[in-house]
Amino acid sequence: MDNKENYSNLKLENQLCFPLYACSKEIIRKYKPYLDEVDLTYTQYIAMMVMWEKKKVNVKTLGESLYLDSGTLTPVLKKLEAKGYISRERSSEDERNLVVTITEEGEALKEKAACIPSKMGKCVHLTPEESTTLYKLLYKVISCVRDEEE
Amino acid sequence: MDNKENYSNLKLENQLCFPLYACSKEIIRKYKPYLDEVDLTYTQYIAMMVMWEKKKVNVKTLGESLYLDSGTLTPVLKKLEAKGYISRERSSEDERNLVVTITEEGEALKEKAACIPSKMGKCVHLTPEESTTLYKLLYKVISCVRDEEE
DNA sequence: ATAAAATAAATTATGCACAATTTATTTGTG
DNA sequence: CACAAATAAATTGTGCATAATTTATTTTAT
Repeated sequence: MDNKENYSNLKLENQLCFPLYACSKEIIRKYKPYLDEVDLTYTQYIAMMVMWEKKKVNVKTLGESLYLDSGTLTPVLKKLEAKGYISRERSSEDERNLVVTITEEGEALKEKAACIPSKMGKCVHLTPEESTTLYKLLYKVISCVRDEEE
Repeated sequence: MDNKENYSNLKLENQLCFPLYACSKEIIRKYKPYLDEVDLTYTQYIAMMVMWEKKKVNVKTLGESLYLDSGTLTPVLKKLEAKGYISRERSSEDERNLVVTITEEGEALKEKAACIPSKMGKCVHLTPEESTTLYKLLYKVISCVRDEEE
Protein backbone atom coordinates (compact mmCIF):
# COMPACT_ATOMS: atom_id res chain seq x y z
CA MET A 1 0.00 0.00 0.00
CA ASP A 2 2.89 2.35 0.62
CA ASN A 3 4.41 1.55 -2.75
CA LYS A 4 6.60 3.69 -4.97
CA GLU A 5 3.69 5.08 -6.93
CA ASN A 6 2.28 6.56 -3.75
CA TYR A 7 4.94 9.22 -3.13
CA SER A 8 3.28 10.00 0.22
CA ASN A 9 6.61 11.25 1.55
CA LEU A 10 6.39 14.11 -0.96
CA LYS A 11 3.08 15.36 0.39
CA LEU A 12 3.26 18.70 2.14
CA GLU A 13 1.27 17.36 5.08
CA ASN A 14 3.86 14.65 5.74
CA GLN A 15 6.79 17.05 6.09
CA LEU A 16 8.27 18.47 9.26
CA CYS A 17 10.03 21.23 7.34
CA PHE A 18 6.82 22.87 6.21
CA PRO A 19 5.17 23.40 9.62
CA LEU A 20 8.53 24.68 10.87
CA TYR A 21 8.70 27.17 8.02
CA ALA A 22 5.04 28.16 8.31
CA CYS A 23 5.12 28.42 12.11
CA SER A 24 8.17 30.63 12.06
CA LYS A 25 6.60 32.98 9.52
CA GLU A 26 3.24 33.13 11.29
CA ILE A 27 4.84 33.87 14.65
CA ILE A 28 6.92 36.65 13.15
CA ARG A 29 3.81 38.05 11.44
CA LYS A 30 2.06 37.98 14.81
CA TYR A 31 4.88 40.01 16.33
CA LYS A 32 4.58 42.73 13.72
CA PRO A 33 1.97 44.98 15.39
CA TYR A 34 3.85 44.89 18.69
CA LEU A 35 7.18 45.54 16.97
CA ASP A 36 5.64 48.38 14.96
CA GLU A 37 4.94 50.13 18.25
CA VAL A 38 8.66 50.23 19.02
CA ASP A 39 9.63 50.76 15.35
CA LEU A 40 11.66 47.53 15.01
CA THR A 41 11.55 44.73 12.48
CA TYR A 42 11.83 41.17 13.77
CA THR A 43 15.51 40.89 12.84
CA GLN A 44 16.25 44.23 14.46
CA TYR A 45 14.38 43.03 17.56
CA ILE A 46 16.40 39.84 18.03
CA ALA A 47 19.59 41.82 17.40
CA MET A 48 18.53 44.26 20.13
CA MET A 49 17.80 41.31 22.45
CA VAL A 50 21.46 40.34 22.19
CA MET A 51 22.51 43.95 22.73
CA TRP A 52 20.30 44.36 25.81
CA GLU A 53 22.00 41.32 27.27
CA LYS A 54 25.61 41.80 26.17
CA LYS A 55 25.88 45.63 25.87
CA LYS A 56 28.96 45.30 23.64
CA VAL A 57 29.69 42.62 21.06
CA ASN A 58 31.42 42.26 17.72
CA VAL A 59 29.58 41.37 14.53
CA LYS A 60 30.98 37.87 14.38
CA THR A 61 29.78 36.98 17.88
CA LEU A 62 26.42 38.58 17.22
CA GLY A 63 26.13 36.53 14.05
CA GLU A 64 26.92 33.33 15.92
CA SER A 65 24.22 34.14 18.46
CA LEU A 66 21.61 34.81 15.77
CA TYR A 67 22.80 32.33 13.11
CA LEU A 68 23.21 35.26 10.72
CA ASP A 69 26.20 36.36 8.64
CA SER A 70 27.60 39.82 7.98
CA GLY A 71 25.67 40.00 4.71
CA THR A 72 22.46 40.10 6.72
CA LEU A 73 23.76 41.90 9.79
CA THR A 74 25.62 44.80 8.20
CA PRO A 75 22.50 46.52 6.81
CA VAL A 76 20.45 45.67 9.92
CA LEU A 77 23.08 47.16 12.21
CA LYS A 78 23.40 50.27 10.04
CA LYS A 79 19.66 50.81 10.46
CA LEU A 80 19.82 50.32 14.23
CA GLU A 81 22.70 52.80 14.30
CA ALA A 82 20.67 55.28 12.25
CA LYS A 83 17.86 54.94 14.79
CA GLY A 84 20.34 55.71 17.55
CA TYR A 85 20.09 52.42 19.43
CA ILE A 86 23.67 51.22 18.84
CA SER A 87 27.07 52.54 17.80
CA ARG A 88 29.44 50.77 15.41
CA GLU A 89 33.19 51.18 15.44
CA ARG A 90 36.25 49.12 14.61
CA SER A 91 38.09 47.50 17.50
CA SER A 92 41.37 49.23 18.32
CA GLU A 93 43.02 45.90 19.22
CA ASP A 94 42.01 44.23 15.96
CA GLU A 95 40.82 46.48 13.20
CA ARG A 96 39.11 43.57 11.45
CA ASN A 97 36.50 43.46 14.19
CA LEU A 98 33.59 45.84 14.29
CA VAL A 99 32.38 46.41 17.82
CA VAL A 100 28.70 47.11 18.34
CA THR A 101 27.80 48.96 21.53
CA ILE A 102 24.35 49.75 22.89
CA THR A 103 23.52 53.43 23.43
CA GLU A 104 21.42 55.08 26.14
CA GLU A 105 18.51 55.23 23.70
CA GLY A 106 19.00 51.52 23.06
CA GLU A 107 18.87 50.83 26.79
CA ALA A 108 15.75 52.99 27.10
CA LEU A 109 14.06 51.02 24.32
CA LYS A 110 14.32 47.92 26.48
CA GLU A 111 11.66 49.26 28.82
CA LYS A 112 9.28 49.87 25.94
CA ALA A 113 9.93 46.37 24.60
CA ALA A 114 9.61 44.58 27.95
CA CYS A 115 5.88 44.01 27.48
CA ILE A 116 6.23 42.28 24.10
CA PRO A 117 7.08 38.72 25.21
CA SER A 118 4.06 38.46 27.50
CA LYS A 119 1.76 39.89 24.84
CA MET A 120 3.03 37.28 22.40
CA GLY A 121 2.73 34.55 25.02
CA LYS A 122 -0.98 35.29 25.28
CA CYS A 123 -1.36 34.60 21.55
CA VAL A 124 0.23 31.17 21.75
CA HIS A 125 -1.88 28.87 23.91
CA LEU A 126 0.65 26.23 24.90
CA THR A 127 0.90 24.84 28.41
CA PRO A 128 4.26 25.40 30.13
CA GLU A 129 5.04 21.72 29.53
CA GLU A 130 4.23 22.00 25.84
CA SER A 131 6.39 25.10 25.52
CA THR A 132 9.29 23.32 27.18
CA THR A 133 8.86 20.27 24.97
CA LEU A 134 8.71 22.38 21.84
CA TYR A 135 11.72 24.42 22.92
CA LYS A 136 13.82 21.32 23.55
CA LEU A 137 12.81 19.61 20.30
CA LEU A 138 13.62 22.72 18.27
CA TYR A 139 17.08 23.01 19.79
CA LYS A 140 17.60 19.29 19.26
CA VAL A 141 16.85 19.70 15.55
CA ILE A 142 19.07 22.79 15.33
CA SER A 143 21.99 20.94 16.90
CA CYS A 144 21.42 17.89 14.67
CA VAL A 145 21.49 20.02 11.56
CA ARG A 146 24.49 22.08 12.59
CA ASP A 147 26.62 19.33 14.13
CA GLU A 148 26.97 17.48 10.85
CA GLU A 149 28.58 20.52 9.24
CA GLU A 150 31.99 20.20 10.93
CA MET B 1 14.62 37.75 42.27
CA ASP B 2 12.55 37.80 39.11
CA ASN B 3 11.97 41.51 39.49
CA LYS B 4 11.39 44.15 36.86
CA GLU B 5 15.06 45.05 36.57
CA ASN B 6 15.82 41.51 35.52
CA TYR B 7 14.14 41.58 32.11
CA SER B 8 14.80 37.84 31.75
CA ASN B 9 11.81 37.56 29.42
CA LEU B 10 13.74 39.67 26.91
CA LYS B 11 16.65 37.25 26.75
CA LEU B 12 17.00 35.43 23.46
CA GLU B 13 17.40 32.10 25.24
CA ASN B 14 13.99 32.47 26.91
CA GLN B 15 12.07 32.95 23.67
CA LEU B 16 10.19 30.32 21.68
CA CYS B 17 10.13 32.52 18.59
CA PHE B 18 13.88 32.45 18.15
CA PRO B 19 14.42 28.67 18.01
CA LEU B 20 11.45 28.48 15.64
CA TYR B 21 13.01 31.08 13.39
CA ALA B 22 16.49 29.57 13.63
CA CYS B 23 15.28 25.99 13.16
CA SER B 24 13.30 26.89 10.07
CA LYS B 25 16.27 28.63 8.50
CA GLU B 26 18.74 25.87 9.36
CA ILE B 27 16.46 23.16 7.97
CA ILE B 28 15.99 25.08 4.74
CA ARG B 29 19.74 25.60 4.51
CA LYS B 30 20.20 21.86 4.99
CA TYR B 31 17.85 21.19 2.09
CA LYS B 32 19.84 23.38 -0.25
CA PRO B 33 22.33 20.83 -1.63
CA TYR B 34 19.54 18.32 -2.30
CA LEU B 35 17.35 20.96 -3.91
CA ASP B 36 20.28 22.20 -5.99
CA GLU B 37 20.40 18.75 -7.58
CA VAL B 38 16.87 19.23 -8.92
CA ASP B 39 17.38 22.98 -9.56
CA LEU B 40 14.65 24.15 -7.16
CA THR B 41 14.66 26.69 -4.35
CA TYR B 42 12.85 25.79 -1.14
CA THR B 43 9.82 27.89 -2.03
CA GLN B 44 9.69 26.38 -5.51
CA TYR B 45 9.97 22.91 -3.90
CA ILE B 46 6.98 23.34 -1.57
CA ALA B 47 4.99 24.84 -4.43
CA MET B 48 5.82 21.75 -6.54
CA MET B 49 4.76 19.52 -3.62
CA VAL B 50 1.29 21.00 -3.87
CA MET B 51 1.33 20.62 -7.65
CA TRP B 52 2.42 16.97 -7.46
CA GLU B 53 -0.56 16.34 -5.21
CA LYS B 54 -3.24 18.52 -6.78
CA LYS B 55 -2.16 18.66 -10.48
CA LYS B 56 -4.27 21.76 -11.06
CA VAL B 57 -4.93 24.61 -8.65
CA ASN B 58 -5.48 28.35 -8.73
CA VAL B 59 -3.08 30.83 -7.13
CA LYS B 60 -5.43 31.66 -4.28
CA THR B 61 -5.78 28.02 -3.21
CA LEU B 62 -2.07 27.44 -3.60
CA GLY B 63 -1.44 30.47 -1.43
CA GLU B 64 -3.76 29.18 1.25
CA SER B 65 -1.93 25.84 1.25
CA LEU B 66 1.47 27.50 1.60
CA TYR B 67 0.50 30.56 3.68
CA LEU B 68 1.84 32.76 0.89
CA ASP B 69 0.22 35.62 -1.03
CA SER B 70 0.30 36.46 -4.74
CA GLY B 71 3.13 38.92 -4.12
CA THR B 72 5.38 35.99 -3.27
CA LEU B 73 3.81 33.39 -5.52
CA THR B 74 3.60 35.28 -8.80
CA PRO B 75 7.38 35.47 -9.35
CA VAL B 76 7.91 31.92 -8.00
CA LEU B 77 5.31 30.52 -10.38
CA LYS B 78 6.72 32.45 -13.31
CA LYS B 79 10.09 30.82 -12.64
CA LEU B 80 8.54 27.35 -12.41
CA GLU B 81 6.76 28.05 -15.68
CA ALA B 82 10.04 29.17 -17.28
CA LYS B 83 11.60 25.87 -16.15
CA GLY B 84 8.73 24.03 -17.83
CA TYR B 85 7.27 22.40 -14.70
CA ILE B 86 3.91 24.19 -14.71
CA SER B 87 1.66 26.17 -17.01
CA ARG B 88 -0.23 29.31 -16.01
CA GLU B 89 -3.45 30.49 -17.64
CA ARG B 90 -6.56 32.39 -16.64
CA SER B 91 -9.65 30.38 -15.84
CA SER B 92 -12.27 30.54 -18.59
CA GLU B 93 -15.12 30.49 -16.06
CA ASP B 94 -13.69 33.34 -13.97
CA GLU B 95 -10.99 35.40 -15.60
CA ARG B 96 -9.83 36.71 -12.23
CA ASN B 97 -8.46 33.27 -11.35
CA LEU B 98 -5.15 32.07 -12.66
CA VAL B 99 -5.05 28.30 -12.96
CA VAL B 100 -1.72 26.57 -12.45
CA THR B 101 -1.37 23.13 -14.05
CA ILE B 102 1.51 20.68 -13.74
CA THR B 103 3.25 19.65 -16.98
CA GLU B 104 4.75 16.29 -17.96
CA GLU B 105 8.19 17.66 -17.05
CA GLY B 106 6.76 18.67 -13.68
CA GLU B 107 5.46 15.14 -13.14
CA ALA B 108 8.81 13.71 -14.18
CA LEU B 109 10.59 15.91 -11.65
CA LYS B 110 8.65 14.16 -8.91
CA GLU B 111 10.69 11.00 -9.42
CA LYS B 112 13.95 12.91 -9.09
CA ALA B 113 12.67 14.62 -5.93
CA ALA B 114 11.30 11.47 -4.31
CA CYS B 115 14.58 10.74 -2.54
CA ILE B 116 14.83 14.16 -0.86
CA PRO B 117 12.56 13.60 2.18
CA SER B 118 14.41 10.49 3.31
CA LYS B 119 17.80 12.16 2.81
CA MET B 120 16.62 15.05 4.97
CA GLY B 121 15.16 12.65 7.53
CA LYS B 122 18.60 11.16 8.02
CA CYS B 123 19.95 14.60 8.96
CA VAL B 124 17.39 15.14 11.69
CA HIS B 125 17.83 12.56 14.41
CA LEU B 126 14.41 12.60 16.05
CA THR B 127 12.59 9.46 17.12
CA PRO B 128 9.22 8.87 15.43
CA GLU B 129 7.53 9.92 18.68
CA GLU B 130 9.55 13.14 18.85
CA SER B 131 8.73 13.93 15.23
CA THR B 132 5.03 13.42 15.89
CA THR B 133 5.14 15.55 19.02
CA LEU B 134 6.99 18.34 17.22
CA TYR B 135 4.61 18.17 14.27
CA LYS B 136 1.54 18.45 16.50
CA LEU B 137 2.94 21.28 18.59
CA LEU B 138 3.89 23.26 15.49
CA TYR B 139 0.41 22.93 14.01
CA LYS B 140 -1.07 23.83 17.39
CA VAL B 141 0.92 27.06 17.42
CA ILE B 142 0.02 27.78 13.79
CA SER B 143 -3.68 27.37 14.52
CA CYS B 144 -3.43 29.48 17.69
CA VAL B 145 -1.81 32.31 15.82
CA ARG B 146 -4.16 32.16 12.85
CA ASP B 147 -7.43 31.57 14.69
CA GLU B 148 -7.27 34.92 16.45
CA GLU B 149 -7.20 36.77 13.14
CA GLU B 150 -10.86 36.35 12.24
C1' DA C 1 61.15 40.27 8.01
C1' DT C 2 58.01 38.87 4.59
C1' DA C 3 54.89 36.38 1.76
C1' DA C 4 51.04 33.28 2.23
C1' DA C 5 47.11 31.92 4.78
C1' DA C 6 43.49 33.09 7.70
C1' DT C 7 40.06 36.07 9.50
C1' DA C 8 36.28 39.72 9.75
C1' DA C 9 33.19 42.86 7.45
C1' DA C 10 31.35 44.73 3.58
C1' DT C 11 29.64 44.28 -1.00
C1' DT C 12 27.14 42.15 -4.80
C1' DA C 13 23.62 39.38 -6.84
C1' DT C 14 19.58 36.50 -6.44
C1' DG C 15 15.36 35.12 -4.32
C1' DC C 16 11.94 35.31 -1.27
C1' DA C 17 8.24 37.60 2.14
C1' DC C 18 4.96 40.89 3.05
C1' DA C 19 2.26 45.23 3.07
C1' DA C 20 0.07 48.40 0.16
C1' DT C 21 -1.58 49.68 -4.17
C1' DT C 22 -3.29 48.85 -8.81
C1' DT C 23 -5.72 46.45 -12.50
C1' DA C 24 -9.10 43.47 -14.20
C1' DT C 25 -13.11 40.91 -13.53
C1' DT C 26 -17.26 39.44 -11.26
C1' DT C 27 -21.09 39.85 -8.11
C1' DG C 28 -24.65 41.97 -5.50
C1' DT C 29 -27.99 45.65 -4.82
C1' DG C 30 -31.00 49.52 -5.92
C1' DC D 1 -29.61 47.46 -16.22
C1' DA D 2 -25.98 50.17 -13.70
C1' DC D 3 -22.84 50.93 -10.49
C1' DA D 4 -20.70 50.06 -6.10
C1' DA D 5 -18.48 46.46 -3.56
C1' DA D 6 -15.92 42.42 -3.60
C1' DT D 7 -12.51 39.38 -5.35
C1' DA D 8 -8.03 37.63 -7.57
C1' DA D 9 -3.52 38.58 -9.43
C1' DA D 10 -0.02 41.48 -10.43
C1' DT D 11 2.88 45.26 -9.25
C1' DT D 12 5.68 48.18 -6.24
C1' DG D 13 8.66 49.10 -2.43
C1' DT D 14 11.15 47.65 1.68
C1' DG D 15 13.71 44.36 4.28
C1' DC D 16 15.81 40.37 5.09
C1' DA D 17 18.72 35.82 3.98
C1' DT D 18 22.31 33.50 1.79
C1' DA D 19 26.20 32.44 -1.32
C1' DA D 20 30.10 34.26 -3.46
C1' DT D 21 33.36 37.77 -3.91
C1' DT D 22 36.12 41.68 -2.33
C1' DT D 23 38.71 44.52 0.90
C1' DA D 24 41.30 45.22 4.90
C1' DT D 25 43.80 43.45 8.63
C1' DT D 26 46.25 40.06 11.33
C1' DT D 27 48.61 35.76 11.98
C1' DT D 28 51.54 32.10 10.67
C1' DA D 29 55.20 29.84 8.49
C1' DT D 30 59.01 30.28 6.18
